[in-house]
Amino acid sequence: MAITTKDIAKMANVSQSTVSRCLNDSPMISEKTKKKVLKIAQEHGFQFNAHARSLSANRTYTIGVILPKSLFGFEGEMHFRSWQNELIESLEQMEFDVIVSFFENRFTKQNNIQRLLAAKKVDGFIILEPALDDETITILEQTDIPFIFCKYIPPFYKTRDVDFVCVDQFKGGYIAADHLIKQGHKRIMCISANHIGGEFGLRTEGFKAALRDNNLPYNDKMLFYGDTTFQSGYQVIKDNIEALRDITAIFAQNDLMALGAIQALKESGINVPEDIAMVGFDDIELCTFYQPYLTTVHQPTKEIAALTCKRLIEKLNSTELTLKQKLEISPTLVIRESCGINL
Amino acid sequence: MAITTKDIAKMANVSQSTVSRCLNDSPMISEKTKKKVLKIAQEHGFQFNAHARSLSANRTYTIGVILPKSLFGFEGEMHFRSWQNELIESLEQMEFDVIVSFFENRFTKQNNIQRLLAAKKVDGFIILEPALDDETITILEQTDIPFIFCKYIPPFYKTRDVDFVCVDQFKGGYIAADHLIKQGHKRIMCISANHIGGEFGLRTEGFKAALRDNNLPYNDKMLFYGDTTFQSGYQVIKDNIEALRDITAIFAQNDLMALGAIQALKESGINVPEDIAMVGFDDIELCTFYQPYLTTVHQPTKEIAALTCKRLIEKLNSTELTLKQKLEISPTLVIRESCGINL
DNA sequence: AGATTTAATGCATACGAATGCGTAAAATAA
DNA sequence: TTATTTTACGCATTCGTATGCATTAAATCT
Repeated sequence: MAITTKDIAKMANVSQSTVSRCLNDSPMISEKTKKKVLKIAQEHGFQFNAHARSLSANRTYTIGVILPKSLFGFEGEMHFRSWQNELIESLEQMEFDVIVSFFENRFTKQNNIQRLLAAKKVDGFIILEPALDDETITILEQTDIPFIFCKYIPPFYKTRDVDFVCVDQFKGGYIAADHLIKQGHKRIMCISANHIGGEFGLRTEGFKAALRDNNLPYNDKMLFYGDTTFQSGYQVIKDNIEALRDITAIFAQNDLMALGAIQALKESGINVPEDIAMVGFDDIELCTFYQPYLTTVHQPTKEIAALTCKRLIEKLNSTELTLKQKLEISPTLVIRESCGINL
Repeated sequence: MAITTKDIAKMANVSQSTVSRCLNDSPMISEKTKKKVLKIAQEHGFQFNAHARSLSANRTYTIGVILPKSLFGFEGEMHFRSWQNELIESLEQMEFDVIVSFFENRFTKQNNIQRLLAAKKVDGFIILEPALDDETITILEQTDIPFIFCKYIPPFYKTRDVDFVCVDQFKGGYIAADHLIKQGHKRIMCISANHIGGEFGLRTEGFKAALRDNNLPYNDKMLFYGDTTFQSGYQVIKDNIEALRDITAIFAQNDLMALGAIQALKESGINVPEDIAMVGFDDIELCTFYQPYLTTVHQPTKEIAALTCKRLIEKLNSTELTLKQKLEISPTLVIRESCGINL
């Protein structure tokens, strides 16, 4: 059996409550006793029994991370682990554990958020799932458990008021387009995606804004849609090869579609960057495998994860942090070969 | 406040113990009471307080999954999520939650396995981390908490006796080589990797065995080493271009190295499969992006994950399952283009 | 019917830590 | 020195569930 506060109390000749207070660094304990108790605890490798603690203090020191059931293409899969890693690391640094779970149990059809909530297994939620439904949000809001969206912009972000931190997608679209424009491109194709989250729409908005700010015209004929996969990027080009006549550059709203598009162009004898410039979005590792190495928009995963955790824990500790907050981090452009070499 | 067994007891006019027994489906309760209590519980959306339950019953219904600190190249990252998903799904099906954690806290330098163990936060461990040290294994063995290795073969698998389930790496190497041999190839290059886990060594053994069984000679000059990355596969070819004279086929022990190798070959004017046949290992999605589509060895992730969980829960439930078990699942060959088309 | 076994339920306590409240000891003030 | 405040600790209870044991009610046997 593991050692308990009661055991330590006996050894230190104090009461169990005193031990508890020492270990929690209560100010009402003398330095002498504190030192004595802490020493004994250390020597015996004492660890709190998490459940006794949670039961009594109503805090679990664990955070629920809600994962997407399915990811949206290869790109999601590839980034997924770094997102998760950063979240875990940030939370572990703050001495929290993380329970990962899908939004619902595929077998029992139970809502895992509700279940974890009712069972009191977590102190709060980080939601990496863009497809969360309105009802679950409502449930979360009705309890006072803190939760925050990370990375994915919830589809209802315009109408609902929730905490979230993500990259500034608008700005990402803007800097991608701006880079192309600054290189002299005037007729740019944009490959977006219909998607549950709001990010692709925002990238498109950023793209449009950059055109506008540079006095370039925009019309919907410049806008094409894939489904985020390599194949869809490939297919968009194949299906619209004649539309390419007027175009000197392409902004593909994720790297996979960009790479698929490059491949399709290559098969049609069109070279990147010589004939057409290309910029992607995400900065996946694959960008550095096949030439031309892709110029793309990089998302600062680590910072976003850290900020998400920081904010969540803040909400956890101060009961009166009810104001919602939208935190957007600026992405950066990483310039490689696919727009030509000129700095 | 959430509803408790005591509340239900009051409503049903029975004692709290009776409620507890009903909800746990104890055989010593009459059907009538059971039905009555269950109905009330259902109507009020009762959920056990996990901590009270764990404290009292000494069971947490949560499993710790130990993740690798770093993954080994892109390939690991790509597969990672499907492994994790399958594990979570399997465990949720059995009504277990999962706490994910690294082997050690990067900041406090605490051993997370020991910590979770001492805090009683988990009932058992699934270890996806190949780099676990001997000391931690010893600690785990000394407690009676069940644990099992999944996917990665621990480096000490030859000397230590632990439960694990993974793909039959030997067989994977064997079927890859056998496929090439059956197509008439006699001089085959093998690109392996020096790696912390045991899998690459086993793939090499399988490769050798296939040669032997087909009365083909083997010598160490056929064996080359990358580090599992695309770049390393590329580099192996670049550095040994003259060795290719004698060769008609290559077995690269993972897809990334295979694709890197194909790229390097292409740059030297050597085409796959026309000039050289290639077979990889892993079946990552990237295999279907660029031609030639890679023939490769597929690992049955879902089955392995499911078996891992099943076995762990079995160990959890029967205290006398002390015999260690090594469970190896056969991989399958998925034939695409990189070995030529002939069936 | 009376005795005995069996089934169904309640009582009381344990699990381990947190915490409000009371109190003794120490420090300060009068 | 005595009165008063402050500091440091202990006592007792609580959190919600599980479970051994006692008890009552029902069923079976003689």
